[in-house]
Amino acid sequence: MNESAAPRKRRGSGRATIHDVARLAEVGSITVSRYFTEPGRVAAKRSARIAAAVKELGYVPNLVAGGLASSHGRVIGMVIPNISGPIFAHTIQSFSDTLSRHGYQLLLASSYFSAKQEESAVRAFLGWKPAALVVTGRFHNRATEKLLNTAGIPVVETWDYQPRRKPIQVGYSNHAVGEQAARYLYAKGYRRIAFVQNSVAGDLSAVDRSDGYAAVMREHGLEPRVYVPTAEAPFDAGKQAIEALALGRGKHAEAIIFANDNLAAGALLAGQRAGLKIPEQCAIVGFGDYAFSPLLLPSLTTIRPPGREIGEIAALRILEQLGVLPASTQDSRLNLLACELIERESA
Amino acid sequence: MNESAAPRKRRGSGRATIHDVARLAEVGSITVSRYFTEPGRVAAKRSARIAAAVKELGYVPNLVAGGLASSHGRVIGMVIPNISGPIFAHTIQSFSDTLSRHGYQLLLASSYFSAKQEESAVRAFLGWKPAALVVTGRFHNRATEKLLNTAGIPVVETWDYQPRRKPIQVGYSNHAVGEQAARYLYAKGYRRIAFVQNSVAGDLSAVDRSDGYAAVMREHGLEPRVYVPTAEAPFDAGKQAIEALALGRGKHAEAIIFANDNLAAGALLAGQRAGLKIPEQCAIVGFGDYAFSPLLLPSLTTIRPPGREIGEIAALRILEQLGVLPASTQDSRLNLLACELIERESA
DNA sequence: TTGTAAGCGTTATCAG
DNA sequence: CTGATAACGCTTACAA
Repeated sequence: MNESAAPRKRRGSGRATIHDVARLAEVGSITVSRYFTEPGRVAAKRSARIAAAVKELGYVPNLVAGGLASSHGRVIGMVIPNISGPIFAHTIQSFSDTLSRHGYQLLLASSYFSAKQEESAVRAFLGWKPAALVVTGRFHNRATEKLLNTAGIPVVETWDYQPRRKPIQVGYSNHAVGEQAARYLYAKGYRRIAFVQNSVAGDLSAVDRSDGYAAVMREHGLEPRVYVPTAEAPFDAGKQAIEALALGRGKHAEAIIFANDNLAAGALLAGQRAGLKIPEQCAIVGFGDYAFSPLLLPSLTTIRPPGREIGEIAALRILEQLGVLPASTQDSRLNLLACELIERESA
Repeated sequence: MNESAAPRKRRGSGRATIHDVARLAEVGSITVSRYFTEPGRVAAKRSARIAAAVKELGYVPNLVAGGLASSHGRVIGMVIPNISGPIFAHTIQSFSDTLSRHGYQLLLASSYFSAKQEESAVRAFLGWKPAALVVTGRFHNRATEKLLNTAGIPVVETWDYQPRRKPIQVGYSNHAVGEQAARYLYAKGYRRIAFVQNSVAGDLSAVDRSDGYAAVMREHGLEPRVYVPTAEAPFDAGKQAIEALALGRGKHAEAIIFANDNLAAGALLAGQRAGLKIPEQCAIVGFGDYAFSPLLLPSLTTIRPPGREIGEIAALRILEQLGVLPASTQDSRLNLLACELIERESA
């Protein structure tokens, strides 16, 4: 008998529910539900009573229950290779911001460029009945493809763009980026141009870029030269590459395109320390336009991917698919963005 | 009559449920549930049948329904000021990784150093019945405090540490960081030491750092000098600061501590361009150890916050609180980490 | 070890 | 404009 008046419940969180609010406001619980989802359809008098009750009880709608009942949750899952990577962060940020502006929440996981980890992330997300899913790149394993295809929700592939694929894609052509860098150097008069791959296996987008570079080289009757460093750490890998390509006798690349700015920065610093004049003796082009790239001496010529735009446009396309926003006039499956070549001192 | 055999359902996602699996495997649905949550308690024979049925139907457990039934979801919300900021990304990454290793998912939102946005993010998260919540810093508005206090779930404050606060804290003392920088410069013989604030209002942690700096100055009978730039963009603000403090006649700070590495980098580049010798004429200390800091010329002496550790330890403390991991022996409310002063060329 | 019954807190449906 | 009722898909409590 020393129990408090309220009967101890065996289940439940103990927090106020929609029914508690309804009771206090003396309305039906469904009216409270409408108060939150379609405020316009509730009479002003009742709205006021409900508002008061909500405030008094500190009621917060249980979105888990709501999601179950309506079978459409308001979370959107995103799988990104590397959250702390310098380029994906902006995509996450703009994606999350655009979504939350429309009442959706971001569920995030990273794959570290591993198809297996990507699969398990997608599988875990699917259990949350997300309204949509975003993945990075167009390379997935069979199981992931199947999960994505049968999910029955909008799926967007970001950071890559390939004609003739079914899913919505928001990104740019890595092949075109490779071409862009090679053409730029060719136009400047360089002929012995090399390409340095990422030492992180699994970064298949970098392979596309080197293919683009190789295509331009062959187009001009030149021999492509792709170097793949073995060092794990990017700065070290860059150093290793420039030593192999431009330092020492017989090594005389006139210009080098790097798979990313980390590699380029490592090469740039190692090259200078070894007395190599950049860009006079060897020009350097990176990819990514990281925060440090304009600060290097010489500052780094690089190609800037549209990270922020990708996140925002992906979110907009999803919201259109969900009917939250009116469909745009253009074919929303095609979202080919351009990368900007930032001309600085290193090339 | 041309309808397919399966009756069209009015609600539901149409995907296989636990009951479909149970029917196919000829077991009770609760056994399927146990197959996923406590595999050890299901006999091998039935396990095999269930596994086959799961595979055939492509069944993925509905975590929304599970969360509702068990009243404890497996998502954990995190509010961070700036996802794309150079220092928080590592925290997010290590936090997310540690959680997902234990079957929890990360729900992410950003506050942009705005207490109001933080409040709305917390409110939105609460509706998802998260297992725990992580916020950044110890400064929240009243409403957020109340939401956090009455949530009835573990709450962790990261990136700051203040004795005598109730919530679990994982971070470092910004005051101590300010002291650390000032003592370092004092020990090197500098006396006219200034501090440059962040121009982003709302970054209250930087205020703690300047307080720490001021305390050390007064301790040595020196006058603290805190400069607050007005320029919005960090590089510009840094430039503005060094012009005000070290360039031109009568301006002769011997050393400057900056609220972050962005400001310091802006100052460093502007100073050099103006012919200022660093560190001979003016030493510079930053905060954050961003990716570019070791690449600058001169490389930037700075203080490195333990971003990765914060994320991982926060996750571990949460998992302990949830009973997923055994409680650590130490008082888990106290997680004071140290920041490392990275001595480079600029000071 | 397995199963039955009863919720979890919300919204779709349909009737006023 | 408002409300009663029955799902949504799972897990807890309890019984066998």
